[in-house]
Amino acid sequence: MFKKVLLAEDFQDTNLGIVDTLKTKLHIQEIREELYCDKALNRLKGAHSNNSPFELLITDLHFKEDHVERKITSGVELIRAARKLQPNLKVIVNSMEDNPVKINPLFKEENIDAYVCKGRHSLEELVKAIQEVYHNRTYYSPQINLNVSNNVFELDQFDLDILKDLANGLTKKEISEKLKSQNISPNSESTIDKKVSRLFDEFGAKNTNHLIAKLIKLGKI
Amino acid sequence: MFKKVLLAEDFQDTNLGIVDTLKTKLHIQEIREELYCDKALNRLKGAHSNNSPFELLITDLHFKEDHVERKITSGVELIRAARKLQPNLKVIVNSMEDNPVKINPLFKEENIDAYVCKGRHSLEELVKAIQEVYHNRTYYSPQINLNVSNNVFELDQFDLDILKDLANGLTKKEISEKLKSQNISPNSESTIDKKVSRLFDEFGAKNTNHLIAKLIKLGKI
DNA sequence: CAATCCCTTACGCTATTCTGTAAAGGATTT
DNA sequence: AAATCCTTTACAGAATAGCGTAAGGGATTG
Repeated sequence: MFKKVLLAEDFQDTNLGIVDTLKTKLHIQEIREELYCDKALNRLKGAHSNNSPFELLITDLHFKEDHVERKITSGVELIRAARKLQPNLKVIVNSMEDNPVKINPLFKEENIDAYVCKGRHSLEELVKAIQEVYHNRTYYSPQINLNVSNNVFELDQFDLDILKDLANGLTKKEISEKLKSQNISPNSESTIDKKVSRLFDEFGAKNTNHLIAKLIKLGKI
Repeated sequence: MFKKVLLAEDFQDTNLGIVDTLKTKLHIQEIREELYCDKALNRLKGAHSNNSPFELLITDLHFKEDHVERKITSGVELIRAARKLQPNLKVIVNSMEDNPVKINPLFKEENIDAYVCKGRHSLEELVKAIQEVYHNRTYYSPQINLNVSNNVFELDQFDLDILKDLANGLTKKEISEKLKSQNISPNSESTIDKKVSRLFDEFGAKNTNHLIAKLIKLGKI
């Protein structure tokens, strides 16, 4: 089993429960906890330069703001910095995020080893995840699949650009003019109208406000 | 000190940390934990009819959905049902919500005794909150005020309701009609216009799309 | 008591959105 | 070559958004 584990998590009470469980159920010898990303990274660096590196990082995704100044503010940034320092470091993300649209990129882009969704069984799941990761397998909280949105529809780059512009407050006329100035075709206001109207149908939106709200919540834009 | 405490919280790991702390630091004899609101209420009822009622309820606000069918789905509903059964029950809310607009009504409408915001010091705060409540005083997490100052402008419930309706695709006319049917005032289309226009200025938005996108990304709606 | 401020509401005007129809051109099929 | 499909585009009309002005009422101030 892992001998040296780092836990980055800003909820003090959660922290305590996890540390206790890992010690009693998995007999992990050394578990360090840090409440801030910056401090977690410093601890990784220190251990690395002392030739006694951590083997596993368990981190949350969202860290609350505070009076303390911070350079790194999210779990993803912490993972990137940690992997830059120590590419073979195993990483488990433990967060309350249950949107697969947000979680799947963690496996694809950040190559995390496991995702545990905080909830009623997260301690048992975390134990299982650590065991799986220790044997070089991945783990994914089962209840996430239940919440999967059944949207198979994929937005292409043209759709995405239009939607982002709309979310940034541009009118369709302005978007049309922007595309023309960039020599991107198609670019007519009419076509933009048609594209967006089709997205209304695809995502069941009543109007642009509704569409943008849905897509931002889905993490698509 | 309290002798019998009920903890309603759907995050298993949080639960463990809290129970451990309350036992060791406050020497509370009996602490029951429940992962579902319904079960928590049942336990309150059972203890009440056995003439050994709970003295304190510590509850979260949001409970995740599950395969289990539930009647009560939020902390507020649990508090109301609990107070109906046992009006003198002390209540502490322990949640990650840090928006004063959401928290203040808990004191005003639900007469809760303390609010502890989950975070880096929530365990110490919870201990302090319990001690205060035991002496018939109220407690309010100090960092909540700090988080307010970041955002000079605060959205009141009326603004929030309008924004959520807009994000759900309702037109201003429809929102006006909805408010009228609910006998909520003000309710004219003109006032809704004015409210939203003021939010454009406050948040530097060009139009409704822009405003909604910004506020969703800020986690306000 | 009058003056003032703030909030709500009505109204009017222009810009934009949303929804159709239709025409033109390219690509594919028959 | 003809028919068909798809995309782009223009245009038109009704609904909605966005913004200014103005009037009325309640609360506060001088």
